[in-house]
Amino acid sequence: MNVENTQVQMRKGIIEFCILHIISRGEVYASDMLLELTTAKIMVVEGTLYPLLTRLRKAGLVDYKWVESKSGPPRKYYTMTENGSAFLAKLSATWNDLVTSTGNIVSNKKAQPKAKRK
Amino acid sequence: MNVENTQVQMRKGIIEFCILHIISRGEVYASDMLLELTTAKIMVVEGTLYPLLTRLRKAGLVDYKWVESKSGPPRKYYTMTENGSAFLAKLSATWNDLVTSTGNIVSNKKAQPKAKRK
DNA sequence: ACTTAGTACTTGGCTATACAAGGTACTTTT
DNA sequence: AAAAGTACCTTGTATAGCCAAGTACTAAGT
Repeated sequence: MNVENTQVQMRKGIIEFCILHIISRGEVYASDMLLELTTAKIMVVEGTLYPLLTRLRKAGLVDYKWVESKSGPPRKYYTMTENGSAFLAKLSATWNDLVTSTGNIVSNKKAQPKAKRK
Repeated sequence: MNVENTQVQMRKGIIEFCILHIISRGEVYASDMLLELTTAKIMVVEGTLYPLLTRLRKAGLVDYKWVESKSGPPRKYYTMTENGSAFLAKLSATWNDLVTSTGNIVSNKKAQPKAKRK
């Protein structure tokens, strides 16, 4: 149990959330996503991104089309589907709750129990 | 790929972070933690918490002592070790970075690349 | 004394993600 | 042709959280 591993675990699911957000803003291909995530200091490697994109597509949350490139092999440009947008909305709510809840714990504000504490 | 599962994944690592925070505030036993996490709307079940506590103890991040209870079997009261405090400090930094970074992505502020983007 | 209910802790099997490392394929440059 | 650069893909490993079932101790009811 080391810090690095726990940091990896912390990012689980969040990467998926971030990817969906990036795709929701318009057509992008994998390297665009990697650049944005890296710039935002959320490190992601190819071996994580590609399988994730495949999962998202199989789940019908995103779609893609091949586009020729002037400087290399063709690229897969991804776009959101309607299901993907709905999915993302739910994840956004979850993420906000999680940040708020964790913030309460961290800031030592013991959330007041609504009901009686026996 | 459903919302529930992704929500579970999102919490990975964060639960460990929250537990360490709670223990860092003073002696607590498992049910105290469950109550606080549940109140903060971070759902955790026994089957998650107990193995986690065992991992933390084996890693030397927390310690515990048995305390008799007036209303049931004895309880394990947990406390932080020095290693645990250092570990928690690193996780806190990671968590803050992650929230900030994700916030940037979500709020659509495409982080400006420092270097040229061809 | 025996049973029931409540509390506390434990364990085994399952699933899913992230990562490392290696691989395939297309295009341009030398 | 060969090398370099770009883009996409696959396999194997480790780990965390969940579900479900189980163990054990205490107090209260019969």
